[in-house]
Amino acid sequence: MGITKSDQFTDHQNKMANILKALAHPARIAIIEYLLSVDSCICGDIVNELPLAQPTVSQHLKELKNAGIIKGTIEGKGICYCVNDDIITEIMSYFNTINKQLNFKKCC
Amino acid sequence: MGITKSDQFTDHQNKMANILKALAHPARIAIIEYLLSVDSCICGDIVNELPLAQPTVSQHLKELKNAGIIKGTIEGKGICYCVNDDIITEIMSYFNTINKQLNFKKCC
DNA sequence: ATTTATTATCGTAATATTGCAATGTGAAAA
DNA sequence: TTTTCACATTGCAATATTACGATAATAAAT
Repeated sequence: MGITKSDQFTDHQNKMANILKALAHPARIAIIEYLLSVDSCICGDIVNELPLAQPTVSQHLKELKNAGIIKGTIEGKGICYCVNDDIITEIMSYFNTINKQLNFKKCC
Repeated sequence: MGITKSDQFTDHQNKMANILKALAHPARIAIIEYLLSVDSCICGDIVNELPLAQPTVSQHLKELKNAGIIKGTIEGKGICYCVNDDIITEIMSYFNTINKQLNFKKCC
């Protein structure tokens, strides 16, 4: 169908899936890595960095913003996009939990 | 287009995107969480745990397996699926790197 | 008030994903 | 060797995603 049965899963499962989905694209990974690589919050030129047209980049930024992974503030002319620490922390603690549970298992 | 310009991004960016994509679905998150919650490697009954038909679960398992997130071994009658520690470690170290870089930034 | 620069949105084509019924496969049990 | 059980594969319909040209929208600069 192409439609996910979201209502059959827990809120947390859906939340994690949505966060990860927002990151699950090479262009969006590249955006995050670029934002982390620049010293100041020079954004806008993300478009120049990526091998994609401006509307496409804008769309990816929107998805990252919707998922709460980046936040944008108006800075003079353009907009300053930054990675949101809180979500990164949340992702890390999720995988930490998984990792802890794995240590108690010897499997197959 | 619906086609991702994978060749325009680095191998590592594509690899991370693919790993995260495999996890970016509530059913697949639920499968991982179920595998971690059971003591022994009783698998197979994943189908009974999930609100999805058997072929759908089988498909999700295939995607998780292709991404290297789980591995399956034949165990008597059925198959034993287990979470692969190595990939979890890899994901954690990726987000750790991101987190470290974030600490050096004060943004917007 | 115009122009210019920067980002967002719309519309659309191409492709990918999700879900399941039906069917196939392979191995243990009878 | 049939039957049965546990999974996998196929095929298809519904929906989602990706990408971009064209076109807004907005604000600073002239």
